[in-house]
Amino acid sequence: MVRKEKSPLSDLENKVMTIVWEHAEVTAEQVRSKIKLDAPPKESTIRTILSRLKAKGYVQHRTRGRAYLYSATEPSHNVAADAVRGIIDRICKGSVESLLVGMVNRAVVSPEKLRELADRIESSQKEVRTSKNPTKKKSARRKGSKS
Amino acid sequence: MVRKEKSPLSDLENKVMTIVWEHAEVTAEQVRSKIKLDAPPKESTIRTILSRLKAKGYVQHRTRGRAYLYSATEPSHNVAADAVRGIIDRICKGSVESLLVGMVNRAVVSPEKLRELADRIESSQKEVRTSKNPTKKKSARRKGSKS
DNA sequence: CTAATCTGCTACAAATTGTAGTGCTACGCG
DNA sequence: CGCGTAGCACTACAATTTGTAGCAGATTAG
Repeated sequence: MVRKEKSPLSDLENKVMTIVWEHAEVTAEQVRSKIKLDAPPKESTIRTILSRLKAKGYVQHRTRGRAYLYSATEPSHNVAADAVRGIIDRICKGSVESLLVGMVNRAVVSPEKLRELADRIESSQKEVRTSKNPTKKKSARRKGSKS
Repeated sequence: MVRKEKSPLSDLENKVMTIVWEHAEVTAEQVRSKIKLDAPPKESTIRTILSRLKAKGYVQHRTRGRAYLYSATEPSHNVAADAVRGIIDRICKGSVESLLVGMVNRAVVSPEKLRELADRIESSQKEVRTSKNPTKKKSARRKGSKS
């Protein structure tokens, strides 16, 4: 899956996606009632956005009776990761390290946090793996894993 | 520095910024000669972009004779980091961890790589820090320096 | 003073985004 | 079995952003 670079989410699209991500499946009306904007949007507005999101590949839907039940095609963290990859390619000339340096610089994360998350992510992956393969050994190495 | 969320870079703007980032200082003409596009851009086009970049706060310039010498106001990794922070806020609802999970998912980085980079970044920081402040452990809690 | 440089201001069409209206269709109801 | 209505697709449109420039005005080399 070459994962074609999806066009980015606009503000409104992002707000709608947030709601879609929060619920396994939602109807346009549910989105409208849950979304919070200065002025409550018309149904057609939400529908337009959902259409665009579908066109962009962020959501899909199935039919229940006459209504559409929308659901995200991908979890938000993957969409975020794809967006970040774009940033790495375009701004950091492909260097993940460069980005990480900037993130630490900007206090978006600390090295400690990075290690901690790395350990946590790794072990949760391993967990999934071991659930079908009991072979277990290499555990989280490194020091202090805490908060 | 409350670092007002800069509007994102468009494609062309990004290409120009890439050149600016590669050189300490550049003139509009230098940018024009170095940039690679399908059709070679006119000087005024590059100038417009540089103006917009200045308006957006990405570049600054000093004068040398009648010409402007442009330079980036911030290193690319910081700009990238700010962009990523925006993604984290908007898409990952503030969770860095969520983003990292996605990045590992999408194979943008591996947990090992994360740890490795965390170590490298940390030691290089410590190096810098110790050269003026022997405090090594606890990270610098500098927060209020405003821009 | 004049021409060559450079910069700022203005222009403009194409694409994106926020906001809807309109029309068509399948159902539930009487 | 015809109607009103819920729900979807298609069309519209102004504001903003983006790529591309032209042109007027200033400053400097001669």
